[in-house]
Amino acid sequence: MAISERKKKILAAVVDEYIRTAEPVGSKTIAQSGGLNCSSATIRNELAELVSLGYLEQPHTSAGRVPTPMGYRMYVNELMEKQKMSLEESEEMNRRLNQKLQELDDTIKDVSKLASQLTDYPALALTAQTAVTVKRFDLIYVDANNFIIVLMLSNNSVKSKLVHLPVSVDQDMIRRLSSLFNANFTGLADSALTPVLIHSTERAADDSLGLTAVISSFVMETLHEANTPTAFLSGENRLLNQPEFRDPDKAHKLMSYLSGGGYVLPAAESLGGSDEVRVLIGPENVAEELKDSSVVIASYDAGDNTRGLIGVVGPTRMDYSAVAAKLSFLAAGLSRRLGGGEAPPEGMHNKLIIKEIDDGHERR
Amino acid sequence: MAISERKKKILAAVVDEYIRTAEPVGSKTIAQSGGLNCSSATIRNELAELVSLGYLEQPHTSAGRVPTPMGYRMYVNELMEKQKMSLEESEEMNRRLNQKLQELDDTIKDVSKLASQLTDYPALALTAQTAVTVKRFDLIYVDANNFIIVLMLSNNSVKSKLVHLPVSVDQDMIRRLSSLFNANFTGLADSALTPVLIHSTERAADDSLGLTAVISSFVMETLHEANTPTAFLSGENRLLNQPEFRDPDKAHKLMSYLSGGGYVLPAAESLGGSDEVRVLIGPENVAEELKDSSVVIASYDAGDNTRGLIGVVGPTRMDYSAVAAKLSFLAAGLSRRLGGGEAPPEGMHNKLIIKEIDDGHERR
DNA sequence: ATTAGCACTCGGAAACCGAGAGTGCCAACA
DNA sequence: TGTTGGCACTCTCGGTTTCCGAGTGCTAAT
Repeated sequence: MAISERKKKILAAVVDEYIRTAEPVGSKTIAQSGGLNCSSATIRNELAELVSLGYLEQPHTSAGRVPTPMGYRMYVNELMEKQKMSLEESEEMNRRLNQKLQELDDTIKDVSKLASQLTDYPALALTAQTAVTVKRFDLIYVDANNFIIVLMLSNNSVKSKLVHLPVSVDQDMIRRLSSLFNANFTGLADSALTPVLIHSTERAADDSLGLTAVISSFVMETLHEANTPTAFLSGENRLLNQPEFRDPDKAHKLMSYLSGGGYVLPAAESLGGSDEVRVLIGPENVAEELKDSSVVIASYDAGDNTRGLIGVVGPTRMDYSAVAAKLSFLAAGLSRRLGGGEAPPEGMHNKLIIKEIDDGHERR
Repeated sequence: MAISERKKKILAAVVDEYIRTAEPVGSKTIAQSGGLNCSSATIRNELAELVSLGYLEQPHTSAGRVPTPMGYRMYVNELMEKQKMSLEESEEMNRRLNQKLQELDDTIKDVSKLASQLTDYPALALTAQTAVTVKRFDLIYVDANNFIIVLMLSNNSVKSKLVHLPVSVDQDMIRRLSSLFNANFTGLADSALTPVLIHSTERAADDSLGLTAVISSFVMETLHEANTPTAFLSGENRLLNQPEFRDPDKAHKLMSYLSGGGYVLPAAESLGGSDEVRVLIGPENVAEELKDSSVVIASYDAGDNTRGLIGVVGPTRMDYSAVAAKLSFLAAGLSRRLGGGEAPPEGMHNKLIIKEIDDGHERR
């Protein structure tokens, strides 16, 4: 059901204008907006058809037209001009990216913050579900009542903790435990750390003080934490900038849904590969709370076969083009920095691929 | 300028009622609310006087009365009945506190979350400015191109990091560096880590690879991070529950102020001692953005001579009594768990001290 | 196929209105 | 002197009415 070239142009014009103003757009506005050389009457006819095709709708007779989700979909897939960011913009982004990422690895938090600032919508970042294991194990003897556990994980991060003991241990015991754990606990998945294993280690170490239990529970906690996807949300207040969320109730509903974090798991599941950007428009979202908002998602290579995810939430009237460009750029930048693999050339710009998520929103 | 007992009762009634309903309260309501045995006319007279004394105001002639900041102040200082939490409530809180705090030390985040959930207002938690130093220093040799830095800090936390080298080092060098750093860098304040020191260490270690620089910059970063007060904000969306923030602009302004985090430093400065709860009402706040909101702050002993801080932000019409009780309880619970000192008896309940912060809000 | 013109529709802002809550004040009273 | 009932007055709030204009759909002319 291809639609005419002119219809496309008109549709694009409507969406662009509506994104800009958040007001229903009328035939006159389009006629004047250049690009088309015809009168408002002609436009009106076309608009009427676009409505009956399902791409547009009118809030009421004698108001302008507003894009339907289907209209947005068309716009995102075919119409919108893929924005490239201006050179200054990408410079700026690179600068901030570099600055942020030098610092320690509260990356997720920073990434989401950055995305939110950049797009002026609420943004969230989350890490993937992984299968990190312990790669190396050290115990450092501090004094008779204290020792330090140091875990080097397979993703090359290091976790450590001071253990304080009510009883005293000798240096030898610590050394023994250390090598035992190194022998028994490295390379094992979260789930492989069975009570049986722990128990046998305890016996092998001749540990009557319960140190084995303490240590292994730290290992389990750490692995669990490292492997559970975590999310971070920033800038939820920016929602209030959008006229469609001037209704505090609506805003509140969405905001508490977001900060509730219920989206984490489903989102993590759907982590796609490569640098594509996905757009979920209105009813295309599964979550009830998002049915009349849109989400733009990009994923990035976080190294160690891990993909992280950055997403932005906004009204269906979202500046898809700009947001997609920015997210894509951001994701690429992160991949470049965090990704384990071969670093793409520094000059690489935002390759922008929009993949259609097709699921039953109504059509005719 | 003492005011009569009856005036106090009336004022208290007005505040209570207003807190409950968010509507201006009239003479009749108070007359009926028991406690006073007089007619609405009498109340009216008293109310009029309370207005001219500055404790109340009317939004317009022929609306009920609303407390002024000064009225709230009076209420908080003298009138409000110090709520004790019901047994179930404190059980519940203890339960959640325990659960949260067993886990690792993303405490601040959790604390703020908890406070927000408990009070149903946005809440923030922050750590104090401290003077943490390195207590012990270890380098773990992993392989020719990798080693791990382990820092044990004076507050008994442990920080670690994997360092990846483009060149190879031998185990001996690592050992040498380790003992050098242990000798030179322990016990020093952030500011004492001068380039001179670093340089001399570098020479002493005969380090031509720049390892010293890498290590010492990690030390500096870590110390800096540990010593800088950090804040965490939760539940900002709860603001939208409050009728006074139904205006999205107002809400947005406050929310972005809060998530901007500009309050961190001033707040950290004012960290008081002990378990008192402080209340800042409307214009008593220094920050322009808070001039018509109120803040309730409690501080807790975070161990190692450190005090953390929990705060709650809401409209001036805040349920001071309940919030203060909850924060106080929370702070006490945290102190008990985190505090280095002698643990107070488990049964200790919320001792509630409200300290007046007196600064020039107008009076007559 | 396009366009100009025109009658029509409908939502939203402004104007209007009445009801009710609450006040201030006065005069009577204990 | 403090308290109370009464009453006129004020002001906001909610609903209704009115009015305007943007934008449409349709028709007839090009």
